[in-house]
Amino acid sequence: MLKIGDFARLSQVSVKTLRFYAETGLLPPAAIDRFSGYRYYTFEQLPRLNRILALKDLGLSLEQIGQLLDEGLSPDQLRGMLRLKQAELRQRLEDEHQRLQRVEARLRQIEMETEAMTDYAIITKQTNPQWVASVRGIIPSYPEQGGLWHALESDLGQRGIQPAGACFTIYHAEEPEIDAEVCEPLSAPAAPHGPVQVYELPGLPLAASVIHHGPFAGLPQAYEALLKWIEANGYQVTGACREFYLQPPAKGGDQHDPQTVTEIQFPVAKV
Amino acid sequence: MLKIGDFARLSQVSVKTLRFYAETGLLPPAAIDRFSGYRYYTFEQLPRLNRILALKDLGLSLEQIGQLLDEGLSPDQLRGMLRLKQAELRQRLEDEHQRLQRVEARLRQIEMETEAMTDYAIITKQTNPQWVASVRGIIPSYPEQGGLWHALESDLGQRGIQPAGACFTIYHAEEPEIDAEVCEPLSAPAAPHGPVQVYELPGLPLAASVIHHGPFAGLPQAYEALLKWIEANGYQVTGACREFYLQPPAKGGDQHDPQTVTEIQFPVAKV
DNA sequence: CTTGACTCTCCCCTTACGGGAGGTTGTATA
DNA sequence: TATACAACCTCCCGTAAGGGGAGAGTCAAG
Repeated sequence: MLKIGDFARLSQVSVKTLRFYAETGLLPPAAIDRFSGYRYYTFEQLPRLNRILALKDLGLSLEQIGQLLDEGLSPDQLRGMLRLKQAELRQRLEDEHQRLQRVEARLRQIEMETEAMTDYAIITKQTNPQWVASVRGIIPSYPEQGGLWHALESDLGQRGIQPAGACFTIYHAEEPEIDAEVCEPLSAPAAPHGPVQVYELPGLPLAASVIHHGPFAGLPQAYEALLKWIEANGYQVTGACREFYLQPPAKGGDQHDPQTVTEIQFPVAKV
Repeated sequence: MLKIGDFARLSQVSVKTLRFYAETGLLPPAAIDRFSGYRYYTFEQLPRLNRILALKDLGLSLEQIGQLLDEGLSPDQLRGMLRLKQAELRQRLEDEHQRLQRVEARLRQIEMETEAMTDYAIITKQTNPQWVASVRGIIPSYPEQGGLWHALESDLGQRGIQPAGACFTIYHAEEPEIDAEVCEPLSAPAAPHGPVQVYELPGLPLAASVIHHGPFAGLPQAYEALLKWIEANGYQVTGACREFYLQPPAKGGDQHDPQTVTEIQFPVAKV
């Protein structure tokens, strides 16, 4: 009979761990002194402990190990668990690999950094489909969307339809002409009417997004940072850009409101 | 001013998480209603939250992120943290890769399993150097170590030296003859005496180990399983095998005591 | 005024133990 | 045989990043 400390030295497992395994029933001591509470182990328990350590080393949880050991360690069940673990490990390897690539992309960006880009917080996200009312047309320059917005807003206003979130513009093309579609999200479908289309805009499975805080005049820098980030991180733009007016400029047409908040989203995919 | 639910929807972060970030000071709400306790957020807080998400995505802890964001996000400090993270991720990738290989080795073993090996619990461990008294010699067969043991024990007995653990044998060679060294661990150095050597036996940086439970007659199967395991897991034997008599057979020379417990260690290295 | 959707705080839960307080037991030595 | 001290016990708290839920208060619309 070995005391817990002896068994710990022998097996190179900490006393704390042995007590923990005793408590959870994973490795009950061979005997417990009824009066002192001392745990006593035997050499015969070493194989079980080693089995535990071996399975733990394969990445199984203590709960799984307990099941395996107590339910007869059927090779089938073990094989099942290991296959599962294998798939999980492959996934984890892939994830960690991508994470490492992101870290390295970021490091490269820091190295060749000139001035900006640190100020932008770029993330990828997924977006959900949503119903929108929109008006699409060719505009001569980016700031000159007023006509499209007026057509959309006045129609919705006349019909008493409330927008269900921040409005936005989709830029379908920039050359040779700017093909823009101004949108208002809706909480439910409505009927199209004149130039106003209504449809369910598909979500983006993966989008690179940046928040721009300040007047619209600063947007080009945000676009530049975002596109650089997309390239540096090994993504590719796969569709039309969306520009969300989360906090539009104050009324009165003031394009210089410093409180303006805009989000740019590019649908992307891994190259 | 956005309520927490609105902000959560906007940023695609759970309300729980936002509350947690508020509590830890990572992202304090722009305002908190003094009476209701309601948290209110603004669009201007989105960039900070996105920065948090971006850094979290690189694998930094919330504590590190908090430091970075509050201490000015100096590029130098960020670079340092990222380099650290890079090294850590590489290490983790390596570890996970090896773990995956262990899982796959185990799966292969299960597939081509005939009968045994499931019963053996094989692990790798590290062993510490220790002082030993030993007698080395050529023996005609494995069980015939009695002479060596007698020489060692009687000498130690005469000198009143107590062993400090389980005795063991080192097999330096098996062919053309069995070159065996029987050892008793000591708690302190002693003087050599006649055929008895005393020295500090080096530890093994990496050893594959198996516990055999039963009479010595079953040892060959344990050896076979261990050597198969070593090969299947991509290790190579790099030195002399050690056989520890953790629970020797009962006195009286009974070689068939079923309570016997023996550990076999092979020093190994990754191929 | 009511209803239902939101929000609040507070508490427990997750993994696999580690650290430490405070008290008991076992053993080796004087 | 007395005593010192190592070893052992139980109990409690902590980890990272929130998730789940109870019970109570708040807000907006009809």
